[in-house]
Amino acid sequence: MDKLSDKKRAIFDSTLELVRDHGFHGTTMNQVAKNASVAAGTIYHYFDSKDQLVCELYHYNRDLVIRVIEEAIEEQSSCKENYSNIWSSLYRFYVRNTDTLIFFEQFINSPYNTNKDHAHYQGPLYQFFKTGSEKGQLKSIKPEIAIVLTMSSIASTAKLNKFGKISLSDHDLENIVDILWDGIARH
Amino acid sequence: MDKLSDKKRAIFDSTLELVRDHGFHGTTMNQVAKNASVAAGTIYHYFDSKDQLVCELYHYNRDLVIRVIEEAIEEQSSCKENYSNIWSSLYRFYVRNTDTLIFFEQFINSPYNTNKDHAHYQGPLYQFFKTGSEKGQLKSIKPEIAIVLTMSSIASTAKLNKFGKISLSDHDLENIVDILWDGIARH
Amino acid sequence: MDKLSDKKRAIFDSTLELVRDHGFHGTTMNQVAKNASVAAGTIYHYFDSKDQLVCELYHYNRDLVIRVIEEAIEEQSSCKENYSNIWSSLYRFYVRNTDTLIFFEQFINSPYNTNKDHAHYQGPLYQFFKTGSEKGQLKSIKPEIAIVLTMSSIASTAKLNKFGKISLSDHDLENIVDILWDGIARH
Amino acid sequence: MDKLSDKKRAIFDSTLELVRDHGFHGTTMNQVAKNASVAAGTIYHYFDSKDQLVCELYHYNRDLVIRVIEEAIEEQSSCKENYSNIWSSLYRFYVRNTDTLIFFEQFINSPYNTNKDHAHYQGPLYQFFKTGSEKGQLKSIKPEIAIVLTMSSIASTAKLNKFGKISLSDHDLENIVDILWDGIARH
DNA sequence: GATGAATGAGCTTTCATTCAT
DNA sequence: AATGAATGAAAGCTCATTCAT
Repeated sequence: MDKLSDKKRAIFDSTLELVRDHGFHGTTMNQVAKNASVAAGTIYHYFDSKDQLVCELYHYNRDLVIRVIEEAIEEQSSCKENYSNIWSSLYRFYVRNTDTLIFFEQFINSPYNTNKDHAHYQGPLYQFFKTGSEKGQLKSIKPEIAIVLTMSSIASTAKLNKFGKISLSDHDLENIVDILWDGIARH
Repeated sequence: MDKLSDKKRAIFDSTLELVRDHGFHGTTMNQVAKNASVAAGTIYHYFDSKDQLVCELYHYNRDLVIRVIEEAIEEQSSCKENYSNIWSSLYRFYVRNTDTLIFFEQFINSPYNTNKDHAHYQGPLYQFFKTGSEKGQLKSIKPEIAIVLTMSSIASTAKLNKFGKISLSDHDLENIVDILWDGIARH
Repeated sequence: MDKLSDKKRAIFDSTLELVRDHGFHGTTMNQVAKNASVAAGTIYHYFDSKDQLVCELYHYNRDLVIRVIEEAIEEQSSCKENYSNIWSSLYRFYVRNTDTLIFFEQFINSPYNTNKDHAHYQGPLYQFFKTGSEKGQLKSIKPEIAIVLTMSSIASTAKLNKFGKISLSDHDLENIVDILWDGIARH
Repeated sequence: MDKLSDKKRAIFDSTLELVRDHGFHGTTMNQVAKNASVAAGTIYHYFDSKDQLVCELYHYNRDLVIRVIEEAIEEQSSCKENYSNIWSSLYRFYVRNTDTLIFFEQFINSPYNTNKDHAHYQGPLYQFFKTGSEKGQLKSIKPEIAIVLTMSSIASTAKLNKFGKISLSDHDLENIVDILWDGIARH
């Protein structure tokens, strides 16, 4: 993961915030600049275009998510503990960084995402499910399916918690993880 | 459900297609007009603005989805049969109408969706889970959670099938429904 | 030669005037629009870009010049009469349309003129010199050289008349034509 | 003629090259800087502005041309020999320094050239034609006309040689000089 | 109702110029 | 003297919307 210069970080933060509130289209470069306390032209020292800024921002955040997953997995823990840990780490990350989540979902379904990069960013997850499956601890479902079910449940639960009228207790969350684990794990 | 005039339907179809390919931002009113074989001004006889067109298009498709769910539920069927039927009906609908799915996901995470309408459109689903829970056939999880897990699994599986490198067999799909049902149902 | 729509003509006239006074760079699309009494966007209904506007304007004026030359040549006139007539017709055209002349010289030496189109536009001139040479009325110099000497003398004399401190009498002009004719013609 | 500092010369060379390839408009100060291997700010130690850089570059090259003319004239040579020598010296200079020629033609017809400096830079030429006329060796045409015909023939022939499809032999060039000399000289 | 040329506010982007280092 | 990141006014261009036909 690259170290970001102060200016680049300010531009990233500014963009994420504005895209969350106004969408890609509704976010102008002047707004990004003002919100980042730089001149409009300065953005173009760091990024070739608005499109490139958005794409780099995506990759930067995608890498953050991958790191969250990597740090949630521990060699000595059991499979179930790891799964539970991945789920809740990422859930907490998304609840804390809802703007990242909203940005992701906008990006993934937008024409920016030319090569339909939604299955790629789960590198460590893929390993986790594949290994678990080979060790006989998981049902023999395709890792892609396990990934997709896990990731979409995390995202939609985080959004439910943030924007839904109801609030989710720790018990609710454990429930969800159990539902998924029961479904995925070999009994 | 309203009957659509020919022109309105043409504009809807045109918009859906273009938004799928180019996103909200990349879709101009002139493109919509040309693609629908009408004049630019004509669109404004049917819709007040681009925003209204997009919102009406959302509501129209949301109603289609609700109808799909309603038609999947049958009084005389078992709870599990109904769940399975809802899941696969909607899955098939999304696979057949991927542009609708992409449009949904873009809309839901966009500033168009001012009142964060993502839990609303599942009216009949809510009833289904509430009733099932009251009848003791489902675990006592909040219906909102069940809804969200179900809907997000359908959407992400449909996208996996459409854009992922792997293809999903009927067996895979049954597997997924079983995973969810096992998690949701009281044993 | 195409018939120009009123709007296109207004935009052409406006551009020619502004480029004469401020150069390509110094002429903004907003100026062109205002000067032509149209909205900025309107220009883009008729031309794809500023570059295309400039190129079309060049071709339009080049065609005008070719027509001037064509109309100056008469079957029944002598070679010398025709030459004299070409020279003075074009000279008068450039004196009357100095903005066209300035525009030409700017265009020809600019990167707009990608294929170095300065020898092409003299179609009828080329025929004139080639025929004259074959009929033995002209010295056996390459037609390209005759063209270049003729055209550059016209342009520089028109500019001398317009911008120089001195004024040119009819006698001066006849003198110049004679100089050239004596040089070109077989004695 | 000023001695140029190394930096100034590098900036001049860089500018001439870039203007030849991209025009005034297409040449940015950052390009000039990079191409001259100096920092953008450095240019502003030597020139007040882009305009001033361009104008100084013009004057520098104009002086070069004047020197070429001065060196072509020799007291003891005949009038015709001197004329022929001026023509071919300048012709060779322009063929060798086409970027200077292109720069000139762009400059002269641009708004940079505020006082329409195209008759000025021929100081020694003016003397040459005036003297020749007074000595009775030239026809009594205005020196300005002789200048303009001579200069424009040189420039357009050099461009014909450089960009035209045809190549000019020494014989062709002598032909051209003869044409002009015959026209100008008293017989 | 239907048209599509015209509008002009506002967008992304450029680039001559500055100034702290 | 020399640097080059930063500036911000202004450029070219877009596009939702209007309106005379």
